[in-house]
Amino acid sequence: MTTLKDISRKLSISVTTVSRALNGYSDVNEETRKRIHQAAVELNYRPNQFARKLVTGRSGLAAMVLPDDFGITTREIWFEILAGLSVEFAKHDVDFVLKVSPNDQIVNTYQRLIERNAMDGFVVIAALPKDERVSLLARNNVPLVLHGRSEQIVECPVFDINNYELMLQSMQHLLELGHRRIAFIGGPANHGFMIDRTRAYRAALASGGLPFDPDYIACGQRMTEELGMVNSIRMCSSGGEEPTAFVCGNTMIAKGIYSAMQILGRNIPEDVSVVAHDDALPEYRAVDFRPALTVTRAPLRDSSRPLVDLLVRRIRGEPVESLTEIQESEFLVRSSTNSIESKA
Amino acid sequence: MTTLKDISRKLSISVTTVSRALNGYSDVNEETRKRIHQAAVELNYRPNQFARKLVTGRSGLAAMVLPDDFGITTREIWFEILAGLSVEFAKHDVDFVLKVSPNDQIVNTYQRLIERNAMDGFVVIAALPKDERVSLLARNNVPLVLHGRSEQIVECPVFDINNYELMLQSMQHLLELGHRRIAFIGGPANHGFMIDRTRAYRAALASGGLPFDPDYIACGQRMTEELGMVNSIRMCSSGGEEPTAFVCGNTMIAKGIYSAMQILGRNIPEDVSVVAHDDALPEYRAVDFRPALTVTRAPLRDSSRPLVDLLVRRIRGEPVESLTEIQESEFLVRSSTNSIESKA
DNA sequence: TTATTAATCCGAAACGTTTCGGATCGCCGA
DNA sequence: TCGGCGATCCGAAACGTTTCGGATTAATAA
Repeated sequence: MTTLKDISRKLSISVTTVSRALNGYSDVNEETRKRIHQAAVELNYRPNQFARKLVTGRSGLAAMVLPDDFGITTREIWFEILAGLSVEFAKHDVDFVLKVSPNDQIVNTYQRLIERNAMDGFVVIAALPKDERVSLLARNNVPLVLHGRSEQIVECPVFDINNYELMLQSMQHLLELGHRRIAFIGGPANHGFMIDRTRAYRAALASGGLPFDPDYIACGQRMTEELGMVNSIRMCSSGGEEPTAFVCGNTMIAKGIYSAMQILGRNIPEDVSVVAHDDALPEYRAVDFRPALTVTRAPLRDSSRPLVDLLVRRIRGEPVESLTEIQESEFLVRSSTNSIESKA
Repeated sequence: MTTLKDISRKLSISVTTVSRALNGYSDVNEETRKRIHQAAVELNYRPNQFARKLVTGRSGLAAMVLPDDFGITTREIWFEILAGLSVEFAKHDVDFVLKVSPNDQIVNTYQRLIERNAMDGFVVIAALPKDERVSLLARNNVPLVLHGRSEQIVECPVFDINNYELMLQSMQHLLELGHRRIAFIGGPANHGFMIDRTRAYRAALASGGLPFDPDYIACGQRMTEELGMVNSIRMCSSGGEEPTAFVCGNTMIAKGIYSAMQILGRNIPEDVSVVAHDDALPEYRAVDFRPALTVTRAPLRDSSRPLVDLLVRRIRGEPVESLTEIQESEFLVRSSTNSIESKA
């Protein structure tokens, strides 16, 4: 463990100057700065994070707390997010700590972490419209970055994909193909992204002069194959008019629908069209679907960088107004959508 | 942020005594200890981890670094491990930091972390026989706990399941059922657990008077359905004598074999018996297999507690000799194994 | 010549703990 | 009476940084 004092001693320069040199202050001679840097690498100097934290208040630690029941999504997806955050934070020299907490203890866990005052900031995923986690953190003035927009007017950086737009695109596409009975199998009704998508779904229906039929929309706490499977089967065998197209919250749901259609003897895209939103998970590649899946695409992996960038900038003190980033998604037409006329 | 000094001031007691009272030293009067404790909760005192670290050298941080290509296993499993570790560490008031690193940079990542000296300890999973990570950490005298035994003689706590025993049990079972051509589809050949199991596999064959046939053993870097599928198909359609039983490294491999046998028109257990080792992942429940899968069972989830216990005790300074824990697995006979005679 | 300024440097305090080495006091046994 | 002991308490130093408020020197301006 070599310290500033060691460098100071070796070079007969004060600790103050060594510190200021290493931190890039302007009031140190270029010459001596070089000597100091050299000595630092020779002695393999690493600043003691804890001593630094003690005086600056920064810890170099950021955390995410997630529910032990995996909330809305699956293990794979959580891991994908975690891995991305970890490598991005590392680029900024901050360590990423993972907290897993019983679902009903999430807020308590935040509370304890805030009291301990050991984290520089938090990333919170899957914003609810009124999110207790967010208001707790904001109230205590601890930096956070939010994935998904929250209704609350709150001073925090936000990253999101354009859920309203992407749903509009999918619907537009289907409407142009002549579909009139379009079902939407989405995610948890109380989440921000789902609210946005549902709004867009209804807006698109209205713009096409179509009625909103509550039987054609399905929500579910977990966006899994199962959700897609059971709901599409229900919709297609209720005795009423069957949907001719499905919009899916993600590709897993789409996979479930594919299985369901096979069971029911329907063909994609001849009998029903399917379009989904694609988080670009390696396990569920939309291009590998048979037929290849038409999607709006916004890789989950691409969200890590902006998320930690925003948080780090917030921690550095940048004004929050400048810290919003909305990512547009691509629209990729493939073989799972077809004109309704071609059926006849 | 209330500090020791605040309590000290409020009670007119020295900071020293407050500190010693809160840390349970014996040289403080029971009466004053009570007053101090009460004041601490009134003022909502939380010790500053960083100040403490500065003087004690403990940080309350433990880390795990894992490869970004997921190494031998899948996202779900990593997440399962991570989640377990996080909650167990939390019980000891230590924060769990996750580092994801490119596969070829793992050792560098450890190196940097060691230099920074910010972690109290590490948990390293999937020991190799000669494990560079382990020797690096041990050489620098930083505490670690190892999952899986390593050949190196190294001073570190170890947790493992009894890989040799469980393979022996599976083989014994199949031998007693009369099987003579038993295949083993396992995991990465260079890993400790695979070496143990292979040894047991060969020992069991020998004890049954059977020859070792290299065509009947399959290794693979990733223990997935695919591995089970392609290898069992290969073994059953090579033209030679087909195996009558399979031992699988995990239940995913077994699932692959189930699919393969269906494709090939073989029935389980009438034509082939299947037994697997079961990590008890919620997604691959052995009881839900059709037919239900015979397994040796050692839930991955159960490994978190012993792992962090061992590490925490090592950090506290307990002698390593006492820090080894081997978990025995259950053997659960279900419907996927059958006597060879009943075939005829 | 003298006051001003810019460029460099540094001493000392501060951050919030823990811990070392006593200090104080009352009591007991000799 | 006195030395010693146990029970309590405390002052001060230390951990490794950062930072405030100058100090020193040489060059520049007046």
